[in-house]
Amino acid sequence: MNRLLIDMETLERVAPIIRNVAHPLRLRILDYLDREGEPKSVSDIMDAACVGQAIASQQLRIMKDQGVLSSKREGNFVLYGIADQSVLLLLDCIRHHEAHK
Amino acid sequence: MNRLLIDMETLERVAPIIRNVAHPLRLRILDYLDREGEPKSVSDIMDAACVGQAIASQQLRIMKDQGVLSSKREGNFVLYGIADQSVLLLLDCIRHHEAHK
DNA sequence: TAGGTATATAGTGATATATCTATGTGGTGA
DNA sequence: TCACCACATAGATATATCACTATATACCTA
Repeated sequence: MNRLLIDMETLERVAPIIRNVAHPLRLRILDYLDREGEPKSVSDIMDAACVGQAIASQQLRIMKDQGVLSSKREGNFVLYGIADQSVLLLLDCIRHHEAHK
Repeated sequence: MNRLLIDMETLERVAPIIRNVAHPLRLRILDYLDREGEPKSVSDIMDAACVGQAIASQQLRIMKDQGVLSSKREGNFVLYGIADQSVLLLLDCIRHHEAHK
Protein backbone atom coordinates (compact mmCIF):
# COMPACT_ATOMS: atom_id res chain seq x y z
CA MET A 1 0.00 0.00 0.00
CA ASN A 2 1.54 3.28 -1.04
CA ARG A 3 -1.37 5.61 -1.46
CA LEU A 4 -0.49 9.29 -1.57
CA LEU A 5 -1.10 11.39 1.47
CA ILE A 6 -3.68 14.13 1.25
CA ASP A 7 -1.66 17.21 0.37
CA MET A 8 -1.08 19.89 2.95
CA GLU A 9 -2.74 22.52 0.83
CA THR A 10 -5.99 20.63 0.98
CA LEU A 11 -5.66 19.97 4.67
CA GLU A 12 -5.00 23.62 5.37
CA ARG A 13 -8.05 24.62 3.41
CA VAL A 14 -10.38 22.03 4.87
CA ALA A 15 -9.25 21.98 8.49
CA PRO A 16 -10.57 25.39 9.52
CA ILE A 17 -13.97 24.60 8.04
CA ILE A 18 -14.25 21.35 9.93
CA ARG A 19 -12.88 23.05 13.00
CA ASN A 20 -15.52 25.72 12.87
CA VAL A 21 -18.32 23.28 12.34
CA ALA A 22 -17.09 21.05 15.15
CA HIS A 23 -18.86 23.07 17.81
CA PRO A 24 -21.85 21.70 19.73
CA LEU A 25 -24.19 24.53 18.85
CA ARG A 26 -23.14 24.71 15.26
CA LEU A 27 -23.49 20.98 14.82
CA ARG A 28 -26.92 21.23 16.34
CA ILE A 29 -27.88 23.96 13.91
CA LEU A 30 -26.64 21.95 10.95
CA ASP A 31 -28.42 18.86 12.17
CA TYR A 32 -31.60 20.86 12.52
CA LEU A 33 -31.36 22.42 9.08
CA ASP A 34 -30.54 19.05 7.63
CA ARG A 35 -33.57 17.44 9.23
CA GLU A 36 -35.91 20.24 8.22
CA GLY A 37 -34.66 20.09 4.68
CA GLU A 38 -35.39 23.72 3.97
CA PRO A 39 -34.08 27.11 5.07
CA LYS A 40 -35.25 28.24 8.49
CA SER A 41 -35.41 31.58 10.22
CA VAL A 42 -33.08 32.71 12.96
CA SER A 43 -35.96 32.50 15.42
CA ASP A 44 -36.64 28.89 14.55
CA ILE A 45 -32.96 28.13 14.89
CA MET A 46 -32.80 29.86 18.26
CA ASP A 47 -35.58 27.58 19.47
CA ALA A 48 -34.04 24.45 18.03
CA ALA A 49 -30.67 25.18 19.58
CA CYS A 50 -31.99 26.73 22.78
CA VAL A 51 -29.81 29.80 22.55
CA GLY A 52 -30.27 33.55 22.64
CA GLN A 53 -30.56 35.77 19.62
CA ALA A 54 -27.06 37.20 19.56
CA ILE A 55 -25.38 33.83 19.89
CA ALA A 56 -27.52 32.28 17.18
CA SER A 57 -26.81 35.17 14.88
CA GLN A 58 -23.08 34.94 15.53
CA GLN A 59 -22.88 31.22 14.93
CA LEU A 60 -24.86 31.58 11.75
CA ARG A 61 -22.60 34.32 10.54
CA ILE A 62 -19.50 32.25 11.21
CA MET A 63 -20.83 29.39 9.16
CA LYS A 64 -22.04 31.69 6.43
CA ASP A 65 -18.60 33.28 6.21
CA GLN A 66 -17.13 29.81 5.76
CA GLY A 67 -19.56 29.07 2.97
CA VAL A 68 -21.27 26.36 4.95
CA LEU A 69 -24.58 28.20 5.11
CA SER A 70 -26.35 30.66 2.88
CA SER A 71 -29.04 33.14 3.76
CA LYS A 72 -31.85 34.99 2.10
CA ARG A 73 -34.15 37.60 3.49
CA GLU A 74 -37.87 37.12 3.35
CA GLY A 75 -39.70 40.06 4.77
CA ASN A 76 -38.79 40.44 8.38
CA PHE A 77 -37.11 37.08 8.48
CA VAL A 78 -33.74 35.87 7.33
CA LEU A 79 -33.75 32.25 6.30
CA TYR A 80 -30.60 30.18 6.61
CA GLY A 81 -29.95 27.03 4.63
CA ILE A 82 -27.11 24.61 4.07
CA ALA A 83 -24.92 25.80 1.22
CA ASP A 84 -22.23 23.14 1.35
CA GLN A 85 -23.82 19.72 1.55
CA SER A 86 -20.48 18.07 2.17
CA VAL A 87 -20.42 19.18 5.80
CA LEU A 88 -23.33 16.84 6.32
CA LEU A 89 -20.86 14.01 5.98
CA LEU A 90 -19.62 15.04 9.38
CA LEU A 91 -23.06 14.58 10.86
CA ASP A 92 -23.30 11.21 9.17
CA CYS A 93 -20.01 10.25 10.77
CA ILE A 94 -21.30 11.22 14.18
CA ARG A 95 -24.62 9.44 13.78
CA HIS A 96 -22.93 6.38 12.39
CA HIS A 97 -20.38 6.39 15.16
CA GLU A 98 -22.98 6.78 17.87
CA ALA A 99 -25.14 4.03 16.44
CA HIS A 100 -22.35 1.46 16.62
CA LYS A 101 -21.39 1.42 20.26
CA MET B 1 -39.57 13.36 8.13
CA ASN B 2 -39.28 13.88 11.83
CA ARG B 3 -36.02 12.23 12.76
CA LEU B 4 -34.68 13.08 16.17
CA LEU B 5 -31.81 15.52 16.41
CA ILE B 6 -28.50 14.26 17.74
CA ASP B 7 -28.64 15.07 21.43
CA MET B 8 -26.54 17.88 22.81
CA GLU B 9 -24.73 15.59 25.19
CA THR B 10 -23.35 13.62 22.28
CA LEU B 11 -22.45 16.76 20.37
CA GLU B 12 -20.65 18.19 23.35
CA ARG B 13 -18.65 15.03 23.76
CA VAL B 14 -17.78 14.56 20.12
CA ALA B 15 -17.18 18.16 19.05
CA PRO B 16 -13.91 18.74 20.93
CA ILE B 17 -12.45 15.55 19.52
CA ILE B 18 -13.28 16.50 15.96
CA ARG B 19 -12.12 19.99 16.67
CA ASN B 20 -8.78 18.82 17.88
CA VAL B 21 -8.26 16.54 14.96
CA ALA B 22 -9.28 19.22 12.49
CA HIS B 23 -5.81 20.73 12.35
CA PRO B 24 -3.64 20.47 9.25
CA LEU B 25 -0.70 18.83 10.97
CA ARG B 26 -2.79 16.47 12.99
CA LEU B 27 -4.78 15.42 9.97
CA ARG B 28 -1.54 14.81 8.16
CA ILE B 29 -0.27 12.66 11.01
CA LEU B 30 -3.47 10.62 11.07
CA ASP B 31 -3.41 10.23 7.30
CA TYR B 32 0.16 9.04 7.52
CA LEU B 33 -0.50 6.55 10.29
CA ASP B 34 -3.57 5.34 8.45
CA ARG B 35 -1.61 4.79 5.28
CA GLU B 36 1.25 3.03 7.02
CA GLY B 37 -1.14 0.78 8.83
CA GLU B 38 1.15 0.30 11.80
CA PRO B 39 2.53 2.38 14.65
CA LYS B 40 5.36 4.72 13.69
CA SER B 41 8.05 6.51 15.64
CA VAL B 42 8.06 10.21 16.39
CA SER B 43 11.00 10.63 14.03
CA ASP B 44 9.12 9.04 11.17
CA ILE B 45 6.14 11.24 11.91
CA MET B 46 8.34 14.33 12.00
CA ASP B 47 9.55 13.49 8.51
CA ALA B 48 6.10 12.73 7.18
CA ALA B 49 4.67 15.95 8.53
CA CYS B 50 7.76 18.08 7.94
CA VAL B 51 7.81 19.52 11.43
CA GLY B 52 10.28 19.87 14.25
CA GLN B 53 10.55 17.54 17.18
CA ALA B 54 8.77 19.60 19.80
CA ILE B 55 5.77 20.32 17.60
CA ALA B 56 5.40 16.70 16.58
CA SER B 57 5.61 15.59 20.18
CA GLN B 58 3.02 18.15 21.23
CA GLN B 59 0.53 17.24 18.54
CA LEU B 60 0.92 13.58 19.33
CA ARG B 61 0.33 14.19 22.97
CA ILE B 62 -2.82 16.17 22.28
CA MET B 63 -4.25 13.35 20.22
CA LYS B 64 -3.15 10.76 22.72
CA ASP B 65 -4.87 12.68 25.51
CA GLN B 66 -8.07 12.63 23.48
CA GLY B 67 -7.81 8.91 23.01
CA VAL B 68 -7.29 9.23 19.29
CA LEU B 69 -3.79 7.79 19.39
CA SER B 70 -1.97 5.32 21.58
CA SER B 71 1.74 4.93 22.14
CA LYS B 72 4.18 2.28 23.22
CA ARG B 73 7.87 2.50 23.84
CA GLU B 74 10.24 0.24 21.97
CA GLY B 75 13.81 0.79 22.98
CA ASN B 76 14.77 4.32 22.23
CA PHE B 77 11.69 4.89 20.14
CA VAL B 78 8.11 5.64 21.00
CA LEU B 79 5.65 4.29 18.46
CA TYR B 80 2.32 5.99 17.93
CA GLY B 81 -0.69 4.29 16.42
CA ILE B 82 -4.33 5.04 15.84
CA ALA B 83 -6.40 4.07 18.86
CA ASP B 84 -9.80 5.28 17.73
CA GLN B 85 -10.49 4.12 14.20
CA SER B 86 -13.59 6.24 13.95
CA VAL B 87 -11.58 9.41 13.40
CA LEU B 88 -10.56 7.92 10.09
CA LEU B 89 -14.08 8.61 8.90
CA LEU B 90 -13.05 12.24 8.87
CA LEU B 91 -10.20 11.49 6.50
CA ASP B 92 -12.56 9.51 4.32
CA CYS B 93 -14.87 12.50 4.21
CA ILE B 94 -12.03 14.75 3.10
CA ARG B 95 -10.75 12.35 0.48
CA HIS B 96 -14.22 11.71 -0.80
CA HIS B 97 -14.98 15.39 -0.90
CA GLU B 98 -11.78 16.24 -2.72
CA ALA B 99 -12.28 13.50 -5.24
CA HIS B 100 -15.67 14.82 -6.29
CA LYS B 101 -14.94 18.34 -7.40
C1' DT C 1 -42.91 58.37 9.32
C1' DA C 2 -43.37 56.14 13.87
C1' DG C 3 -43.23 51.98 16.23
C1' DG C 4 -42.64 47.16 16.41
C1' DT C 5 -40.41 42.80 15.16
C1' DA C 6 -36.45 40.21 13.48
C1' DT C 7 -31.76 40.10 12.88
C1' DA C 8 -26.87 41.93 12.96
C1' DT C 9 -22.90 43.88 14.97
C1' DA C 10 -19.71 46.10 18.48
C1' DG C 11 -17.33 45.75 22.50
C1' DT C 12 -15.50 43.11 26.39
C1' DG C 13 -13.26 39.94 29.45
C1' DA C 14 -12.25 35.16 30.16
C1' DT C 15 -10.32 31.18 28.30
C1' DA C 16 -8.09 28.31 24.89
C1' DT C 17 -4.67 27.38 20.99
C1' DA C 18 -0.54 27.79 18.22
C1' DT C 19 4.18 28.02 17.91
C1' DC C 20 8.68 28.58 19.33
C1' DT C 21 12.91 28.01 22.45
C1' DA C 22 15.02 25.87 26.00
C1' DT C 23 15.47 22.32 29.01
C1' DG C 24 14.29 17.78 31.15
C1' DT C 25 13.82 12.63 30.94
C1' DG C 26 14.22 7.73 29.66
C1' DG C 27 16.65 4.24 27.41
C1' DT C 28 21.03 2.33 25.17
C1' DG C 29 25.66 1.13 24.45
C1' DA C 30 30.66 2.02 25.26
C1' DT D 1 28.69 5.64 34.80
C1' DC D 2 29.05 8.75 30.80
C1' DA D 3 27.59 10.29 26.57
C1' DC D 4 24.25 10.01 23.23
C1' DC D 5 19.86 9.48 20.99
C1' DA D 6 14.82 9.84 20.86
C1' DC D 7 11.36 11.98 22.95
C1' DA D 8 8.68 14.96 26.45
C1' DT D 9 7.67 19.02 28.79
C1' DA D 10 8.02 23.93 30.56
C1' DG D 11 7.59 28.60 29.66
C1' DA D 12 6.52 32.57 26.96
C1' DT D 13 4.08 35.19 23.63
C1' DA D 14 0.83 35.98 20.06
C1' DT D 15 -3.50 35.04 18.44
C1' DA D 16 -8.13 33.07 18.28
C1' DT D 17 -12.54 31.75 20.37
C1' DC D 18 -16.58 31.99 23.65
C1' DA D 19 -20.34 33.92 25.66
C1' DC D 20 -22.43 37.87 27.08
C1' DT D 21 -24.50 42.80 27.01
C1' DA D 22 -25.68 46.61 24.67
C1' DT D 23 -26.73 48.80 20.62
C1' DA D 24 -27.62 49.21 15.68
C1' DT D 25 -29.96 48.02 11.37
C1' DA D 26 -33.59 46.28 8.11
C1' DC D 27 -38.11 45.52 7.05
C1' DC D 28 -43.04 45.70 7.88
C1' DT D 29 -47.49 47.90 9.21
C1' DA D 30 -50.40 51.41 10.44
